[in-house]
Amino acid sequence: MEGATVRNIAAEAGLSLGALRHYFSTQDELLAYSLKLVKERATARIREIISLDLPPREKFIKTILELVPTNQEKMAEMEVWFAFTAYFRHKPGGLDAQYDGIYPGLQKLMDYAEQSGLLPANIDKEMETERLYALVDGLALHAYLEPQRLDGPKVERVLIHHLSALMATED
Amino acid sequence: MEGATVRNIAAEAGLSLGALRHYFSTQDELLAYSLKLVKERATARIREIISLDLPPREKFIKTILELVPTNQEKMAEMEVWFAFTAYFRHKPGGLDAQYDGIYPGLQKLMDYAEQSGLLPANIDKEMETERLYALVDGLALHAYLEPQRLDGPKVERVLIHHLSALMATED
DNA sequence: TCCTTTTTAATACAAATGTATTGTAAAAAG
DNA sequence: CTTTTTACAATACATTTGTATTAAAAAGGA
Repeated sequence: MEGATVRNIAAEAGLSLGALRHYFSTQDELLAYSLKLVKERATARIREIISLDLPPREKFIKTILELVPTNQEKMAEMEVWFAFTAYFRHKPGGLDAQYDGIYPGLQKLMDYAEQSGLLPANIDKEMETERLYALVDGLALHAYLEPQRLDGPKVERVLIHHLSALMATED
Repeated sequence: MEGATVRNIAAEAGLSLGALRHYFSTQDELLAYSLKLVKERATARIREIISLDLPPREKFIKTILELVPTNQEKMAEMEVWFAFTAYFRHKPGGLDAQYDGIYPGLQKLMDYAEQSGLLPANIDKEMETERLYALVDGLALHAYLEPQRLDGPKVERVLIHHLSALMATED
């Protein structure tokens, strides 16, 4: 957040301090708005995939792959999420930046997978949701922090491997 | 990092600005040192577990459980790690705060598990290491950001579930 | 005891930064 | 056309913050 000063942002936008202040009366307002923008953009992308007419298995996998930063755009979003979450974490304003809505989304997705017959009957759905959620965010974190070790294709391979194992569980 | 000013830290330590500066001539030096402290403390804890005389399976599981914030102490360390990683990420100094050494550690641990006969012969070890690593850090992240939803015992259950599945893989 | 080194304190300085104030131009409304 | 609202700009202000300077006190060794 070092460079996210009001002046820098105004300059980048080609505005004066006063002009920017006309729209955002405080810095946190501005930052919160930009985080909201990122969230909306990501949500729109995912909704797009869900709306496609695909076989359930493909739709399930594609949707989850969309949650992980495998290209420049998602990498930038990850950067914003990471920095802003750390920034807003200790603000008294109660800005719950941590709640990005991914968990409830994954719950729905798991319901969809189950109803589509993709999941074995005897799995512990709550646990598998939690596990998948952790795996997704863990991969996202590592792809962001160590891109040289964990590139896009590798992230995909690990994720697909996990999903295959999940859909093939037998015990 | 909002409150981690030189003055705050000096006051908390009962020192004057000059006194603190006698030991750390710059703020980043001070922050880097405190991050190093946290890292060393965590490393020591893990080394302690590894040195114990336990059955391989127990040692394997206990070591991995130690990587995840299930108590106040580890939660505080997680907080430091998160804040500092975000802080140092965009510093020109090339302070690689992201590299915490957990991945190589997990590699060794997987080697140990394999040599102890805990792992099926046909697994893709590199992929399983990556998967476990992501799961561990994902759970850590979620336990930190959403402690009300994901408490210590639940983290343990998910992790143990994963490790059981890993050690029982059949395909 | 004297001298050197280490440690601590007080103060100063310059730069950055969030926010407020005031004024002006453009646009919209009547 | 007049007036009112919106958009933008310039400048000012108060604070915070990292770092520097200078000097005094404490500690340790000869």
